[in-house]
Amino acid sequence: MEWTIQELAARAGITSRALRHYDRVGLLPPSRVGANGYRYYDATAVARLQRILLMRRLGMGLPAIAEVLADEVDARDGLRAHIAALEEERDRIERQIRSVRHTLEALEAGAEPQMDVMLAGFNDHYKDEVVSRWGERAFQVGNDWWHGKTLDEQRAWKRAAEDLVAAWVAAAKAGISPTSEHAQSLAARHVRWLSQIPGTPTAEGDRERSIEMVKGVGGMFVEDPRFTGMYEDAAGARFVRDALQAYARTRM
Amino acid sequence: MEWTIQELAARAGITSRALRHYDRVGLLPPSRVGANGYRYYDATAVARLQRILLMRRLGMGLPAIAEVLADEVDARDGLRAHIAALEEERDRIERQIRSVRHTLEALEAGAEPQMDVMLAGFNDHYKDEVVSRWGERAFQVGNDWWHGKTLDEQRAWKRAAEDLVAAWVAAAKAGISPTSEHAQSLAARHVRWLSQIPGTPTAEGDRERSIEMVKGVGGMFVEDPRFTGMYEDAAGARFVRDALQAYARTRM
DNA sequence: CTAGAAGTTGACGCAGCGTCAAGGTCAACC
DNA sequence: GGTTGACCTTGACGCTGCGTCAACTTCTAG
Repeated sequence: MEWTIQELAARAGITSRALRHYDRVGLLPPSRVGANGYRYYDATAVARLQRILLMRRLGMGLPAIAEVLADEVDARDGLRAHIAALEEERDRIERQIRSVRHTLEALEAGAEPQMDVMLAGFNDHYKDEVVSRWGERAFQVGNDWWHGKTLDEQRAWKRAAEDLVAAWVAAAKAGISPTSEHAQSLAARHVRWLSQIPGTPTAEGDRERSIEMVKGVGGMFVEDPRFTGMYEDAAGARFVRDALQAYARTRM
Repeated sequence: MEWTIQELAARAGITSRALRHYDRVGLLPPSRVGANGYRYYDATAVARLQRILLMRRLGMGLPAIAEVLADEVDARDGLRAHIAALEEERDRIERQIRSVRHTLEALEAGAEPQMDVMLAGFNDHYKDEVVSRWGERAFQVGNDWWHGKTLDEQRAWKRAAEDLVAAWVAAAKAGISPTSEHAQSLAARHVRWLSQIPGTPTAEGDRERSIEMVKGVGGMFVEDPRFTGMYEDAAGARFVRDALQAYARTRM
């Protein structure tokens, strides 16, 4: 008994295209190919197709199925590995959902996307700094810390940041020197603010690298337009940078 | 202030290839393109990229992001839709996991893949018969019924089926006539067995179509090699078919 | 001036087929 | 024996979001 490609496809509830695909990838070659090029499938092929479709319905990929059918792996091991992969995927999605919910709640609580610019910069640009200089782990720690905060805590943190920014702006407008006592106290406050973040050198008591970080973060304000804008103008940003770098040089 | 593609890429933590991709799909065109073809990005582009990356990290697709940025949808609506999609995906995977676990348990309980041939045939081949003759709904009902059973119930059902097969084989070997009383009582038993499945005409008391079904199922045994093999040889399968069809003609 | 870094535009690859397109075969009917 | 219509074949593009060469031009620093 033999079936044409369409007959088998109809029987199996798939399309002939899929069968040709299985042929092409070597998963299910037809048992016979006519002189006209027609594919014919016999009972062996039907049985094999059944096993293929069983695993396909379970969501396994074609290469994984091929491995099982080649007896390189036991079917049970294949399924167990598949379950593990599925569970990991489910957990990943679960985390995604929580993350999106978090963001959505923040938005609905009135946080405009642009308001996040500071922390966005913190997460993006700062990430580059942190990652390239102190490694991915440091950033992970800081990132987890941030996402572990409640919305209220995040808002409080943001408030503190905004207050700090406002103080910087006022100082810059007042025309004082970046090395003046007031500017330096602001710098100290800025460093304390930064040091709250775990994973940073300051938080870990690494003095050498703390100095480096503060200098780097200072430079960030001038180079990055989002920060430049935040401090009113380029002059404001330069003021912050100079104050921070002076602080790092002389008082850390 | 302006950045080249690499500078922006480094800053954003992505590759220049991704930025070119965003350009190509119209998601983030560079703010300026030099006479040399170089792409340059300004602060506006940076801000847009930040929003893009924020949504990307949340797992949204590029078209969905484009919609939000085009202000065709509110960001909150976009996120809510995204959550819904994620939840659906998670539930789908959850069902997959249960399904695979079920299969795995069946395998570990000693059911060899090949031992499932009968029910596999029942699920596949029979599906064609059922679906093409009585519609997809009927098959769904039967399928749900099967997957709703516990492993023990499935084993019990399988045992009953195997006993029935064994009885058929013995009868066929004994050389009796398909219309003999014994063969007909087996046919009756076979029909009762089939009628346990909801969604089939027999279960629903549809006499006309029950007769048709029993005839069809009978033919199935001869045409399908998996069943032919199950009844020892082609002669055995023909015996079953003839007995069933005679039963359908004369006693239903 | 030259090397090297960085820019550009293709184009393939991945997963698993769906979906034309263009053309050969086969079974059946007139 | 010719026509029709159903079914077969091999290509090839499309989808998602870029990674990864490849081949070539342009900028930058010594």
